[in-house]
Parts: sequence; C-alpha cells; structure tokens
Amino acid sequence: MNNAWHKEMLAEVKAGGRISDQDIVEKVRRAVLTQRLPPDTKLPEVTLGEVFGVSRSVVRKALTRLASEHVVDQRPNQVARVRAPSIEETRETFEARRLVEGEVAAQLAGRLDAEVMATLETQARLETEAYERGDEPARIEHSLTIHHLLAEHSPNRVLGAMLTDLVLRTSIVIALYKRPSLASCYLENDHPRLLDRLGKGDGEAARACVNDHLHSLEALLDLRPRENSIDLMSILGRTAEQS
Amino acid sequence: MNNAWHKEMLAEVKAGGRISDQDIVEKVRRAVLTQRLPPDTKLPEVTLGEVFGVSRSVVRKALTRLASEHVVDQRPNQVARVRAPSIEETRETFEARRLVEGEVAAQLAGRLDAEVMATLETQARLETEAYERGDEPARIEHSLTIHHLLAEHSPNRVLGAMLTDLVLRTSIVIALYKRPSLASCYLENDHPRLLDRLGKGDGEAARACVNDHLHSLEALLDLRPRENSIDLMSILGRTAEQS
DNA sequence: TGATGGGGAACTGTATACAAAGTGAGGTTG
DNA sequence: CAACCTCACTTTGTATACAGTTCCCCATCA
Repeated sequence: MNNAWHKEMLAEVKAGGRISDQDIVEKVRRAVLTQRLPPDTKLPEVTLGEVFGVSRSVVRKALTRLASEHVVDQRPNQVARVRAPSIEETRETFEARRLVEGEVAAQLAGRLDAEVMATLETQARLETEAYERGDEPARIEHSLTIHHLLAEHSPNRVLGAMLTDLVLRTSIVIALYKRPSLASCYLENDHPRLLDRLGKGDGEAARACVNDHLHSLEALLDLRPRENSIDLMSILGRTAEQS
Repeated sequence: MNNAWHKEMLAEVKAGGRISDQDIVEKVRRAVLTQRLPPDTKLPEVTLGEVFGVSRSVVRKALTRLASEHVVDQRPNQVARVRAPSIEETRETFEARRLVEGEVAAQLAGRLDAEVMATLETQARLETEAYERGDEPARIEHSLTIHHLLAEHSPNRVLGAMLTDLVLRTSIVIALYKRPSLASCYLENDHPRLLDRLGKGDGEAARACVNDHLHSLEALLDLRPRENSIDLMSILGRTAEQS
C-alpha cells in the first residue's frame, strides 16, 4: 500500500460521509489511473477497510468488481494487487479498442445531436487549453471525457459498454508505459478532427480517424521488451551452461 | 426459484464434495443457458446457499461474478434475478459479436495448428450427428465448443475474452427468443464452411462467413416487439382518454 | 370496487469471529 | 555459504449475527 495515498484517502473519507463499495471502486480506479497506486501495489482487505472506514465485506465486494474491470489481480488466498498488464496485453488492448471504438465512431457519425456535439467540442477545447498551460491531469480528464461520451452515446449499448472498459484499460497502460521523456500524450488536432468528421456524418472517415489516433497513441509508448525476472533467469541459466 | 432445479442441484451437491463460488457460477450459468432457470427467476442468497450447502458469503461472491457476466441482475436491496435481455439488447449483442468474432476469425485464418483444426472438425461432425438424431442439448454443446475454441485460440487474448462473453450472451438470448416452432437453431454446413475457410487461410472469407452465420442465426429468432406491461399501460391510458 | 396504508415476513447490507492458507525472517544443516 | 526447514505472523475464506430495507398481504376507507 502507498502511505501518502492512505492519508489522502483518510482525510477525504473523514470529510465525506458514508462509503459504499462502488465509491471504493471509483476511488481505487482513479488512484490507479493517476498512478498514485502503481502496478503491483498490494491492497490488503483490512488495510483498505481501515482507510475507508468499512469492514472487509465491503472491501471484498469492491475488489471483486475491480478484478472484473481488470484493474486489480485477485488470486485465491493471496492479497489483491494492482494489475500490471504485460506489453503483449497492451498491444492487444489497443487493437481491440481500435476495432470497437472505430465501429462506435462509424455508427455515431451524423447521429449525434447538437447538444452532445457541443459538449464534445467544449471538452476538446478544454483539453487543448489544459495542454497549453501544462496541466496534464486536467488534460487527461478532458480527453477521457470525450471518449467516455462517445461510449455512452453509442447507439449500440453493448459495444458502448465494451468501449468504456477498453478506454479504462488503455488509460492504465498509457500511464504505465508512457515514455518518461514525454511530458504528455497529447496529439494535437486529433480530437477536433474526429469531431469534425463525426459532425459531417462520414462514418468511414471517422473510423479511420479513430484508428490513426489510437495507432499514434500506441506509438508514444515504450513497448520494447524489458528484462524481467523470467528473462534474467534464462540468461543466468545460459551463462551457467557456458561456463 | 425453480423447485425441480432445486432438487436436481441438491442431489448433485450431496454426491459431489466441496463447492466453491466458481462452481456455483458455472452451475447457474449452465442452468440459465439450458433454460432450467428461466428469465426473471428470483435467486435469493439464502436459498441458493441451502441448495449448494454453503453460506451467503460464497453465494454473494458467485452472484457478483454472474452479474459481471451479464447472467443475473443484481440491484441494491433486491433479490438477484436471472437477466432477461431486451429485444433491442439482443440485436446489439449479435451486432457486437459479428464485429468481434469476425475479427477473431480473420486473424485466426491459416494460423490454427493441425491439432486444434482436428478438434474443431470433430466438434462440427458431432454437432451434425447430434442434430440428425434430434439431440438438441448435445448439438448446442458441440456448437458452443466450436465458438469457445475460436475465442480461446484467438491470437489477441483481449478480443478472445470479449468473444467468450459475447458467445455466452448470445446463447442466452437464443434460448430466450427462439421461435417456438423451431426444434433447433442448427444451420447446416455453416460450421464446416467456416472451418474450411479458416483452414485455407482466407481471413476475409472467414470473416464474411462468421457474419453470414450470425445474421442467419439472428434471423431464426422472433425479435418482433411484444406487448409488455409498459405497452399495456400506455394502451389502457389511451383507451381511458378516448372514452 | 378500487385505492391506501399498516405491519410482518423475507431478504439484503454490514460487521465480526474463527478457520485455513500463505509469507517471510531466522536459525539449522549439508 | 547457500539451501532448506520451521514457526510465528499476516492475510484471506467462510460462517453467522444483527441491522436496515423492501415486498406483499390484508384490513380499512372513500
């Protein structure tokens, strides 16, 4: 567990009122997204319970939900941990999102009512402004809002729900694998261009736009294979053979 | 709850040994698929606990999982019920499955090793045989196995998991909306044709094949709007106005 | 007849106790 | 010195008790 995060949560909980399992899900999800809870962080039930002022029953339910959202790993008889998707899974998640969000965008083109379009454009503008003043958390917030709005207004609710899940998962891996040299994963004009094509009702153009956007985003990540414990083992093994 | 199902489960549980939450998930899922637990059936925690010989804790966990699989509806302070997807959702589920399974098939074409292909062909043959002798439960079993194998061997595990979910959901709605006049939802040659194209490595042909198959399947259902309680209300309301 | 409201049964929400499993530090042995 | 074993401690799994909510029958009243 992360101690700074503890105190923050404790303060927030004291100020607020009752806490339900869904509240815990949202707070943990957000903490993972913003990397206040880095991958592999242990999340013991009692500790979480103390932090939120509830018993293990509630925490357990929240952890089960978070596991079904692919945010935490819950294995029998072991403490739940913040999930760290592999590089392979990261690629696959992006590919799945391209497929689903592309289709949603294609279906949505020309069908969004003026009010939603206006909201989308506002969010796109706010994202640019946040980027220009260097406020990355706000920028991410507005970017996520755009994609969540698309998912929410998908004519196909099943695809919409799948997209919501995929947006969350890609956000997590972006935070995880972002090149350290990059201050932001902002892609200038990508969102405005997409909104333009959605407004003009060109479904296939919108689909292509989403595809490009997600390919560009994936390209901003550092997805080169890393030396991990397993690789280390095999290397040491080979060294031993050679000696 | 369904009384016949109760007794059946009770007998099975007595014969077997320990029961975990995952066992309950599987047994309930199967019972829903085979319509031994029809839509809207109430699933009280204590009753399920008695049936399986475990306490509410375990049942609750199982119900939460089933809810995340879209098999049951779990709302606060109300008994869990077997979900009854609407006609609208049924159409959307089929559409989503066409998108995902089409992509999986396209990626899988030409990449399946001989062993898996052999298993798939065996299942297709067994399905035909089951159909010819009128054994619908066995037919469904083999058909499901084919689609589960495709999901399982998807090179993209994320899409594979999504497909597993969608196969389950379409199976449930097929059981729900199957035209009563039809003894079976068997589509002659659809599966062998798909396997042929997968074997030949023609991705786009495989995708088209999956699309056709799922469109045909959807066409076998009776998805005309029904008079439900809400419609009844509006009709009665209008009658009252006219009088 | 039909609407309304009380009240008890049924059910879920939460906390807690105990059992079982895993984890890790530190000593022991080859 | 490293591998291994042990034992105490930590953490999860399951059952159960009690509190709070909802559901539904039925008596009451217009």
